[in-house]
Amino acid sequence: MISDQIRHIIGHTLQHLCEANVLPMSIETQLSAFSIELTKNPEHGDYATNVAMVLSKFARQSPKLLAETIVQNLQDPAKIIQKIQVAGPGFINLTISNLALYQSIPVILKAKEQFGQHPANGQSVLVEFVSANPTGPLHVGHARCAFMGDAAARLLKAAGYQVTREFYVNDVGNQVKTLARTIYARYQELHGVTIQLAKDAYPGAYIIDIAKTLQKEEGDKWMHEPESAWFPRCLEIGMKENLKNIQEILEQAGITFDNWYFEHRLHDEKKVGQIIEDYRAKGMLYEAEKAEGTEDKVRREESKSAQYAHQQLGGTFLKTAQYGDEEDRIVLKSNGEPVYLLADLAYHQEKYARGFDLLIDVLGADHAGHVPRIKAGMQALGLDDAKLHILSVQIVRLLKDGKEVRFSKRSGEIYLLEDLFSEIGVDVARFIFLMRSAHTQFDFDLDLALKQSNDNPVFYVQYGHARMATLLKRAIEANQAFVGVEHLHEVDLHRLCLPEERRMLMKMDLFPEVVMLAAKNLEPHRIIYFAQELISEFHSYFTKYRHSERIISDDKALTQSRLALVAALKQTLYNALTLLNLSAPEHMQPTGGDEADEALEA
RNA sequence: GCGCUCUUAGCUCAGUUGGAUAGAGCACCGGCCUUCUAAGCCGGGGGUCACAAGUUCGAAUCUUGUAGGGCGCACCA
Repeated sequence: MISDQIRHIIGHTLQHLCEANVLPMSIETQLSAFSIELTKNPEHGDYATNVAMVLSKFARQSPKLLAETIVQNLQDPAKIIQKIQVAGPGFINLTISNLALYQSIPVILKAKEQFGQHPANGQSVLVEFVSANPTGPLHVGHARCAFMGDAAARLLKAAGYQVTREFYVNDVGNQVKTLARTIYARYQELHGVTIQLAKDAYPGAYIIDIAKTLQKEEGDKWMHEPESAWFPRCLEIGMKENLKNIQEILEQAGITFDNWYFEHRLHDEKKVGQIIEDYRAKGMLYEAEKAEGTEDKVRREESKSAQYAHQQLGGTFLKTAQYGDEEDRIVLKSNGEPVYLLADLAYHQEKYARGFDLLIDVLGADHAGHVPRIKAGMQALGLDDAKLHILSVQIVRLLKDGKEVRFSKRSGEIYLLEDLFSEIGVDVARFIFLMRSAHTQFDFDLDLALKQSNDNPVFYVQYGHARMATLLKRAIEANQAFVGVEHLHEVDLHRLCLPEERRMLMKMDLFPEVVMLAAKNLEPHRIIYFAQELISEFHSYFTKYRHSERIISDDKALTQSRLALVAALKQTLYNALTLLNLSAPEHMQPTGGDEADEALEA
């Protein structure tokens, strides 16, 4: 990459200056502190570095003077840099030689879909995401975490990690008990019994479908049995049907998992009992009425802790407050029953035990409050909580007809993920959720999404890809087919000298770095912005020169060099789109505005 | 009340980890198709980067405080 080469040149120059005692030796420790970036203003050359400003303190020289010193002693034997000058408060502006510029084309065309993929780094990572309760179908509230987790997994893989994707199934506890009982109530209803759904039952119609399946498979077998008999069967079928449904929708969206980890395993395999022993051995537990040191804690009267105070009967507490949690947490009720948190701690202990170098939980912001206690729980085990990274995804507010739609299971007013996909398409949905960073909370205006589904930013990028595909086809028709990477040495890339061509070459070259940055920060939107910027430059270039400097012209050598550029651009764009699991079509139907509207109405 | 998080153009959001004149899409106005896809391009208006101090060569970015929005604060999961 060009910016790496520049960094090396600057580094060698600094080293040279240190050895010549022009600069103090300590400067070597600061080599990675400066930035090299593409300039925004063409008057500033191709690249700019702030090295002189960052290091001026250490060099005990003014930024300008240091910059001059670096420029005059530049160590560039390979002649990468064509022009270099000091500007502004101490920037060093660089114009690079064409020689360096054209390297990226063969690199990209040889690497093909590997361009942007980094070599294996020997590190493994577990990405846990979605992990929706298996008590009902996925709704739009799950969409962002699903896409974000999938994208995070893909980015990390591209960055060189060995990635395992996991869905944690909460198949233990009150929610699944409620599920089983609701199914049974609906089952009775199918057999003519007039029922009154329990207050906490799930009202959704999908439960009726599950009951019908049970009826179809086993008739009235369970009608006159006690709860102890039908309960396991209702739980089993509810779990199976809901998970099947969840899995189907996710697969429709191109999201798959390597593991489905069931919470009941933690209980069956005594992991929950074991973690209690571990904590006890470390002296992290105590028996009490309530958490120590919480007496003077001020809480609002209407807070839930006040509401549920009568259910708080004391038990065994874990000293999480020692590790930054706001108070100690109960892990065993007074009757010895484990609370949810304990299973979750055992689950995370289990993740550590599996030996991953990095653990990522993709959580909705409504669960962010659990992070401190999980981290504290891991530290209490002596585990390194820095390995555990929580990607907190902000809640999406769904708007329809200008009003907020609540989509909880309880309201019965569910807007299902599968409905979203059938209305706007998976690509559009994925793009909308991934184009914003995870920490921005945003309103998803359904009407706007529907209206814009034919005029969506995802099409802008895809159209660019299709346009380049067409160009390569047109070249074949014109008997000037691109010779391809095997014969690239026959192509005179030096014919690419329009400023826009230089710019695109430099931009493409940045892709691997963008991927790394996106992976490191778990920010898929960086890829989207990169793709948009790259294709924007191409659309602009294409239109500007459509009458003067055509890509396919009578000048066969020039045509080949431009086709090489187009092929490399297309490959880069393809890699960017597929990295996020977006489709990169070879062809898109051209439609005018009116025709598009008609097509929508039809 | 406490914790986390956010506040950038009319709207939705970027801003390369502290850099040069703060950007894009949508919306609005005006232009560009006899020739490689007009799902495109070019131009225009639109900003106290919530507010106030501080840190320094330099702040939308870091620190503190204030205001406002979101989420959370049960032995539910």
